[in-house]
Amino acid sequence: MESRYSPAEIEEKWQQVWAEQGLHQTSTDSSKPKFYALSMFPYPSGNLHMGHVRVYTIVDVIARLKRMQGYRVLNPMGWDAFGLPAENAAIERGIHPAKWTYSNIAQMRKQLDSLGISFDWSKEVTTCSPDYYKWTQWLFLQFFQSGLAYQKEATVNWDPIDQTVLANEQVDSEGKSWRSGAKVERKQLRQWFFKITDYAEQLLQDLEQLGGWPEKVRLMQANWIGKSTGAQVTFQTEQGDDLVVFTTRPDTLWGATFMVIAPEHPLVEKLTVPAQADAIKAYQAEAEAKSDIDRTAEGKEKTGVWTGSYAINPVNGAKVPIWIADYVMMDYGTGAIMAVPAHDQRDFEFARKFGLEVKVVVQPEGERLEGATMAEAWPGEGVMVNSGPLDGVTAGKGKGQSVEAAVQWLETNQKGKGTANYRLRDWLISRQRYWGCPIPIVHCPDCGAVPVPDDQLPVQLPEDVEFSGKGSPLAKLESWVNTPCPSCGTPAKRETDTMDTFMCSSWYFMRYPDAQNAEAVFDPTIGNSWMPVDQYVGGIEHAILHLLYSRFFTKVVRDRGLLNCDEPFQRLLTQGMVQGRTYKNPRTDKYVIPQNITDFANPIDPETGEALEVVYEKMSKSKHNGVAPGDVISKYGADTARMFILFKAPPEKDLEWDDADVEGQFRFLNRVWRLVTESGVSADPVTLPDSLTKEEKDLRRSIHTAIKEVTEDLTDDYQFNTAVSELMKLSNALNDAKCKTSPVYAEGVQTLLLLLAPFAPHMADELWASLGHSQSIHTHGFPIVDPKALVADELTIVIQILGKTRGTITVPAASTKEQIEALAKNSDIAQKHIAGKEIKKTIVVPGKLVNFVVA
RNA sequence: GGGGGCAUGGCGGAAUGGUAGACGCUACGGACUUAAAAUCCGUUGACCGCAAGGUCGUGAGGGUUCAAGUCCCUCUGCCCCCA
Repeated sequence: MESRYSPAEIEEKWQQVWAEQGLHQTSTDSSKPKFYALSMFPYPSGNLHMGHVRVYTIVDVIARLKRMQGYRVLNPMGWDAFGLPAENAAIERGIHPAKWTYSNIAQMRKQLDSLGISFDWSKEVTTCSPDYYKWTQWLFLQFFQSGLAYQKEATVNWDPIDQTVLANEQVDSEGKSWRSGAKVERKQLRQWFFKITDYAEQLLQDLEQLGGWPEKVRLMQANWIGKSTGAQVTFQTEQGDDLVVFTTRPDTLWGATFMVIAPEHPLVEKLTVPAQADAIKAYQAEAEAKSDIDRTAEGKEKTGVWTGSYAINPVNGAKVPIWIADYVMMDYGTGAIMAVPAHDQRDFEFARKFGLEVKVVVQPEGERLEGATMAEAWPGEGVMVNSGPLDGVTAGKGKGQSVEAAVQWLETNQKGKGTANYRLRDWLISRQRYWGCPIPIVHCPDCGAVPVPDDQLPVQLPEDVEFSGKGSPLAKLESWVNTPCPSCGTPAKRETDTMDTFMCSSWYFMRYPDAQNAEAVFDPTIGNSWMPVDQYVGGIEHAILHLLYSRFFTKVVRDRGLLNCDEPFQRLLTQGMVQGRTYKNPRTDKYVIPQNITDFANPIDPETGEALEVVYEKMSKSKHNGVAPGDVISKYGADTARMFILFKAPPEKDLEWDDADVEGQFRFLNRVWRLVTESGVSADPVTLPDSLTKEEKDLRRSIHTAIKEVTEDLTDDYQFNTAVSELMKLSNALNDAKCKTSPVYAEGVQTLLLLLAPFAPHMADELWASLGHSQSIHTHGFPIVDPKALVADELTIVIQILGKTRGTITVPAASTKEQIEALAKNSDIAQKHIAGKEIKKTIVVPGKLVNFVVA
């Protein structure tokens, strides 16, 4: 055995051994409990970055631990492989998206293997592969058959130069396209939607089941779903149409003095009187050009136009004018509101601007509000007035208060009903792009939208397309678009939209357990034996969309009878960012390349001579603060990189990359290397003598404390940083041990390696083999605490006087409370401080402390 | 504006209401070396003291408690989400 630790020599060797022995293949032994470990699969950009290294390392430690603890573990990996970058590569460099994507995947798989991550590659899924997207299409059709996939006209961001729809995040703050720079237009297009709103209530309710999720993420989802309770009330227009409004404050109905409907509301035309027609048309055009944010931002100057028509307030028969205004959105609620200017600030501003009536229906205590003179709306508490049956009721949403009373009154008098409204909207899944999963629908002039039959799936992406960057390449390929109707055979046209890539990633975790099934999306028996995922790990940026869509998919799949779990992810860990050290000129805000800095203790801008600021920010090229995983691995090895990442910060917090700390971990692993190679310990089973010396007992306590702490840190919630520090403590204790020839020392060395195995898998296996073991350490059981070893003969008791610590005494572990109190009282420390004083009270916490309260 | 979170040495971070600062980094001192690197040993919250020891100390202020980084209230600053 060489005496020097050289990771380059051992890591690749062990990676090969593990692969040859199939150590990471998912066990099919159903007598073992299952554990499904899942990391969010990456987009195959071609380059692994530190953020990836962090997630996969975290999941790998968990997976390796669970295997050692006797679980059958599924730890799969795949690729979220559809998406725009591949199409851009095609446009810019003439490489076909498939070729570009697959070569990136090959490269990244190599990088992952070099980290020693224990993925079962036989479960690999690639969303752009026809074997996979066949089932994405099949699932789409399941949704379609359930009535959950439908088409409707929607306002989209349209890039007139590139002839494509843009996502909101692809439009900059000035309303220009990120690619072409063209001013984005708002356009009505027929688009595919998923009816996620049908599941809004369940998605909200079931958040309560997710005790293993960060509270923060559950809250973000709840806010996103945005349930508000109130009532639906029907107003009748002069023209005789019903105008339904949703309000969270039905109690203020008696104060509604006008109505506002969205400019896109279907009744606008009918309600508009000839004299107002021009003004209404102009206003509609103006509103259409504005973004949602511009329209609804608070504090914006209110705009609107009167239609010239009136409606009747159903509660009191009052005639109220109907306006259109852009602060009312067509796709929230019913696209129409009743305006109660006295008690809603936006309505108030609107009323004041256009001289509309303000009628007070809630009088706050000790004040007398007058509609004509109040300076702002009163949204607060008070007593109902001018409200017919509600007069005198306390205003509020509580039991027996005005909102409840109003709903009751509305329902009794059949003027409306209590209901809930959600902020969540249906999911627009259409994308006018090539590199995505084709929507398996044929549009027939006679039959309408016809699903492609299951036996004709997948609808394959044609390969011979042209990438000009303008319009959808699919729509231009006549030979592909034209196809007979699957139902009646007449000439028809394929749907040319592809699916949002979030579709592909909303079910990949259901595919992994049965990844190679060619006959079905997955075998329900296999699916049910692995789902739900026991531990999911990924970035907080997916806290809302990806996780919500995946939950939605799981519920629909359940309702189709394919799976019997309500929630896909039992526990969720959102890991923090990996940040790099940046050198920034605080005056110019420019980032300086580290190579240009001569003195890192006092960094100076080489151009201006000004002192630079040192801050940690997300790694990026423009900030010159990136660290390439490959560089770290070749310099220190994967084990050091893993140890550093786990130790430097708790998993959910941001991590500051620091080379000095990486060195520190490398030093630690070197110490372990020396400790074990010089220990003289063999693979022979340890037999402990009947009685141990004090040194042996102390060492054994350190060993089993380490087992206890590491196990706890990896079980309750994941605290890899403190787990690593426990490994260091054990290593230090072994180093300092006086009894290096004792069997206890051998137990310690073996335990250290076993505890280290999930963290630094290569080194642990190498050293394990060096002791003489013939089986990989990863096939060995994880150490189990011997509770007897934790018991000390003596305990350290803290002596406090008036709550202030004055020192400690050592007492026999078997001492009773009374004995401890007596020993404490007679101790020099206590005597010194209580001499001549009266002890008013003594608090004894067994095993911990004695506190004397003196006068 | 609403909701949530965070604040501990020079730095990253530890602390079931019970010895604050574990573990590591940095810095300093020492050993080894012709010298350096590596390695090993020691010190490293502030202040007073030769020492024993003492005083202060977890963003600020108040409270509960024998005892508060931890629980409660008010405030300040930073971060995130939704507007």
